[in-house]
Amino acid sequence: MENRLDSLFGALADPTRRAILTLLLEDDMAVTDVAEPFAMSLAAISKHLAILTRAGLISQEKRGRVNWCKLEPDAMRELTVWVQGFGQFEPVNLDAFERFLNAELGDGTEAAPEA
Amino acid sequence: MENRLDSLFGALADPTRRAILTLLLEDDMAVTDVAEPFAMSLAAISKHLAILTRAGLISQEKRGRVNWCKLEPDAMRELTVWVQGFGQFEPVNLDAFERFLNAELGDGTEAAPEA
DNA sequence: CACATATTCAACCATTTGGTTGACGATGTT
DNA sequence: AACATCGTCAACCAAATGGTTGAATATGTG
Repeated sequence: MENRLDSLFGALADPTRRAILTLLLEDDMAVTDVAEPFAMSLAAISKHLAILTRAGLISQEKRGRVNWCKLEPDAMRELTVWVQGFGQFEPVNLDAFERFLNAELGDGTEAAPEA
Repeated sequence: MENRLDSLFGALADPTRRAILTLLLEDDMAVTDVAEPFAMSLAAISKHLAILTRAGLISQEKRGRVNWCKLEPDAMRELTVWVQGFGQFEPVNLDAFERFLNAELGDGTEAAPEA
């Protein structure tokens, strides 16, 4: 019985999978293109993508013979909620609060991630 | 070469370890007392605690023959930073904002998440 | 000293994980 | 029809993970 947090944290525990998520921040991508920067087989990447999908961190939609991968930010939000469940027992965390404000209340033009 | 996020997420991927962290929210505890609620050997818990320590999520300090375990909230903060690195590229998220406020500014009496 | 308590260590085991390769089923292209 | 491309499947493998037990090591206590 694997619960939601198990698969979420488990998916994020692998550096290849985190790198894939970072790639997908830029744009939706086909499986082959996701695989391109990595020094491992397409099949391996395909498995990683399946794990990310099971965790709800991405979704995959097949159009023609191309399987498009798309980031699902809602899953990340679940994480935030859990993590902040711990934060709330610290003295009010003003640093995190400030970062949150900067992130959420920015100018909204959604500039590219920089790097 | 295991990086910081690998060990952080890896440590959090196990439900027993998350439950231990929840226990430690209440108070610092001796290894034996941490182990008490779990249906597994003391040695197993001792290993889990070592993993949490390596991830920086807790610290252990030996006083006499008892090894005291203490939550280290800074590690959780690292996580928040990483997670919010993704969140900041979403369209402004008022739901999350509201939850953040509740979590940060709540009265702190609510129970810990995921027993 | 003799004994109990707290914790880790070491060896072992089953299962999961992360990777490989080669074959395969779809879907596009010429 | 013939071929190429996209992606998954299946079988396999080595290494890591999560657990066990029993012995060992400190450290308290009568």
